Amino acid sequence: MFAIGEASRQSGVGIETIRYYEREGIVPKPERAPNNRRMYSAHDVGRLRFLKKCRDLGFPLADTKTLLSLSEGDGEDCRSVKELAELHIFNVREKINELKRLEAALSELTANCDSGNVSCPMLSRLRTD
Amino acid sequence: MFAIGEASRQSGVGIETIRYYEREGIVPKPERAPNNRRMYSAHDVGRLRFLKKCRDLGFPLADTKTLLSLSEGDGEDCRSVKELAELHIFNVREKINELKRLEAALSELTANCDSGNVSCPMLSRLRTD
DNA sequence: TATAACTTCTGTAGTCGCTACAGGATCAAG
DNA sequence: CTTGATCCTGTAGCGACTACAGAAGTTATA
Repeated sequence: MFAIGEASRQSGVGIETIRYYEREGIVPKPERAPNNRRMYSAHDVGRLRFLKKCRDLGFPLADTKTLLSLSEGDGEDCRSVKELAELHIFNVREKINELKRLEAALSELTANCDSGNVSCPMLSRLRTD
Repeated sequence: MFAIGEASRQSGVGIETIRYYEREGIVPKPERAPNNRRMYSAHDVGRLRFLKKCRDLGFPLADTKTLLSLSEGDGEDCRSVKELAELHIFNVREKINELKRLEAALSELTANCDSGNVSCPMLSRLRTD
C-alpha cells in the first residue's frame, strides 16, 4: 500500500489531481490508514495510470470515467469503446482543421508586417475588414 | 448611439461578453443614457469588432487587449504586433503537432477494435502499456 | 531527544473566457 | 393597459485542474 505521494509518483497523476478525482467520484475513495492518510493498493495505482493515459490521449474527463468503467465492468464493450474513441478522433481532426485555418490567416496577416512600417498592415486589416 | 443589443448585433460580440469585457477593463465604460442603459458610439462598436476578430484568430484575451491598445495608441508599433502574432502562430503550430500526435495514437489504438471482440484491444493497451 | 524538513490533511479560491441564470426595471407597440 | 422585448446588477457554473493556507503528523539529522 502506498501513500498518496508514492501513488502520484507511480501513476504520473498529481497529488492534488488524485484528490480531485476522488472528490469528483472518478475514482473510489481509498482506504485510510489509522492516521487518516489515504492508502492506495497496486490496483488503485493501476487505475490512476489508466486515467492518466486516457487524459494524455485527450479524452475529456467524463469520457475517461466511462472508459474506466468499461474497462472494469464485466464484459468489455468494445463497440462502445470504439464509438467513444472515434467521436474523439473526429473532434481532434476538427480542431486540427480549425487551427490550420487560423495558422493560414495569421501567416497572411503578418506577411507584410515589418519593423520599418509606419502604419501596421495587420492592424489596419483588423480594423477595416 | 446604440444600445447594447444593437452593438452586439453589429459587432458579433455577445451581450454578456460585452459586459464582461467592460468589467475586465478590456473596453472602457461606455456612456449611459439617463435611464442607465449603456450607449455605444460607432467607434465603440468598431472596437468590439476589432476584439471579435482578434479572438476569432485565437489570440488570448490578454493579447487581444494589447493589440487593441497598440491599435489605438499614437504610433503603431508594427514590430510589437508582429512579435505577438508570431508567438501566437508558434503556439498554434505546436498545438497542431500535438493534436496530430494524438490523432495518430488514437487511430492506432482503435485499429483493431471491433464489435465482435471479446476483449477490447484498446482497453488492454490502456491497462498494460 | 530536539529540531528541522518533509508529507499529508481539509477547505477554499483562482485559472480562462465566457455563459446562464435570477429577479427586477424600463421601454415600445397594440 | 397589457404584453413582450430589452436592459440592469449580481452571482454561479463550465472543465480540469492548480495553488494556496493552516494544521497535523512523520522521518531524518544533529
